[in-house]
Amino acid sequence: MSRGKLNVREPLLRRLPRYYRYLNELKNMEVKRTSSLELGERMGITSSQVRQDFNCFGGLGQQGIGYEVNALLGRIRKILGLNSRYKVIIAGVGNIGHSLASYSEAASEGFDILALFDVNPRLIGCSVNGIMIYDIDDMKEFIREKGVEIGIICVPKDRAQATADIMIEAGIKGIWNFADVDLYGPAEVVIENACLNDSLYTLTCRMNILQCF
Amino acid sequence: MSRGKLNVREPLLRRLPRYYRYLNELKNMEVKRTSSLELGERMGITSSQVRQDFNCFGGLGQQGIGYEVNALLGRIRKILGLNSRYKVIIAGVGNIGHSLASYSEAASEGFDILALFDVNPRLIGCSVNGIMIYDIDDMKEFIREKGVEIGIICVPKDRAQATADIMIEAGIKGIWNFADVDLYGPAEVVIENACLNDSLYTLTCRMNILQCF
DNA sequence: GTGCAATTGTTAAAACTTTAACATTTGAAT
DNA sequence: ATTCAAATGTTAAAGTTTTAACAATTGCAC
Ligand SMILES: NC(=O)c1ccc[n+]([C@@H]2O[C@H](COP(=O)([O-])OP(=O)(O)OC[C@H]3O[C@@H](n4cnc5c(N)ncnc54)[C@H](O)[C@@H]3O)[C@@H](O)[C@H]2O)c1
Ligand SMILES: NC(=O)c1ccc[n+]([C@@H]2O[C@H](COP(=O)([O-])OP(=O)(O)OC[C@H]3O[C@@H](n4cnc5c(N)ncnc54)[C@H](O)[C@@H]3O)[C@@H](O)[C@H]2O)c1
Repeated sequence: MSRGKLNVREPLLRRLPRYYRYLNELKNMEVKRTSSLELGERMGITSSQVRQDFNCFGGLGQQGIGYEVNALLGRIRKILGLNSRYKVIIAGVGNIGHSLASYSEAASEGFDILALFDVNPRLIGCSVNGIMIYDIDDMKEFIREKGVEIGIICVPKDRAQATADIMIEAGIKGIWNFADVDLYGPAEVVIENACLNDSLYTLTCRMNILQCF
Repeated sequence: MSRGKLNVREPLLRRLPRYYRYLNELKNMEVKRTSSLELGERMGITSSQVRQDFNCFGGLGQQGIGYEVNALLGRIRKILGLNSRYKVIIAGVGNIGHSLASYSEAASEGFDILALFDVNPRLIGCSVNGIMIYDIDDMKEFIREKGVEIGIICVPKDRAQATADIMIEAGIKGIWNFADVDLYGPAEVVIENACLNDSLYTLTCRMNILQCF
């Protein structure tokens, strides 16, 4: 299942944000240059894998020398799509929605949260972190008018697919879903399910298996 | 039969919580019996994979018939470690910590959040969702005394590893980490990094690659 | 300049995961 | 009772991902 000219397969896609984090760390330590060996050791993966991964994007390093931290970081930023800014909205201003809206680093990372939406009349008209909460019925038009690219879903799980459908009809490009259910949409809309419970159950599963030894 | 040699590899481990969700859905629809074909179609995977997966745990189905939803669900609950109750604490009561503490379904899923911890003196002494916030300096003793099994880390990322180290010294069994950094510990402590940013960047990466067509 | 150590890019092998194939089991219809 | 369709368990093949190996390139010491 090819995803275009960049050949980013699933396992690499999951490693990319980690590369980004570790390279940022090196940058903050003012390290100018690194090697597949050093990076791999820090990240707990083989140097072979690091080289193989970076090679998917063409010659990012220099033989005999290594990789320039800044240049590599820039390239990966771009591949991750972090050189663009994104117009974002959040549907559902409960626990999770409120928390994400309050995350003040979002803007500095390129994510402009333009508005929040909810059904609860007590919330409509209020604001969180300076961002207004509107009636969910106005979401579709808002997405269309403002050209919103990313929708974050924080509604109860039985309302999640319906909320996603509205976003998709309005022309959203990507959906970040926190409801405890898989969402589906047409191929041109990217959907990332961030099921928190799945992650927690993975933890308890491993805790249980370890006890068997 | 004991679970002594459960052979749960990474990809299967990531699918298990999904099986759990979809089986729960079937149960709620009062479906008594299902097949690898039906389950696979719902989940978007092949029936072969479903059978192969379930076979890791021994004969969960019956040839010619299929799988009993309830029995299968029970078995997967157990494998995921969801038949036990867990004593849980949260370190860092900011946006995310507050949100998780307020998630009222946690207890019904078997996770008893006993206490919250923070450095902020304004927070210490307050409570969230009926759960007290204590001084982070008291966390170590609390874990020891109460036999806390799971620690959730919601502190800023530059304090995350130090916080994890304290939990580990106190004898915690598992750590669920929301700070935007990988945490490390000894092999007998299970650590699940739930880096939200990684998930978001995966989304933007796919949005960008799709545009290449 | 030459030789050497460091390190990438690239190819090949190994390991792992998924899919396909099929023999076997079951229950129901006749 | 026999046959058939449905469905699992299991084995084999195909596909994917990771690791290992090594030739090529670079900078540095002498
Ligand atoms: N909070 C957590 O710690 C946590 C953990 C795991 C999973 N989740 C999942 O995240 C999702 C949200 O959880 P939460 O704790 O924030 O829930 P919540 O109940 O606190 O918030 C849900 C919000 O959505 C609003 N809402 C309901 N229907 C809506 C609709 N049709 N359109 C717009 N808004 C609507 C509600 O008014 C409410 O404000 C749930 O699916 C939950 O299963 C949450
Ligand atoms: N909130 C989000 O939407 C979001 C999104 C992505 C990543 N994150 C990550 O999650 C983590 C927490 O984010 P947040 O938004 O909840 O932060 P926050 O600043 O709202 O909360 C952090 C809390 O930790 C407390 N704290 C600080 N040092 C502590 C220590 N040593 N011991 C105990 N408590 C301490 C602070 O007093 C504060 O209450 C961060 O690492 C952040 O990068 C958050």
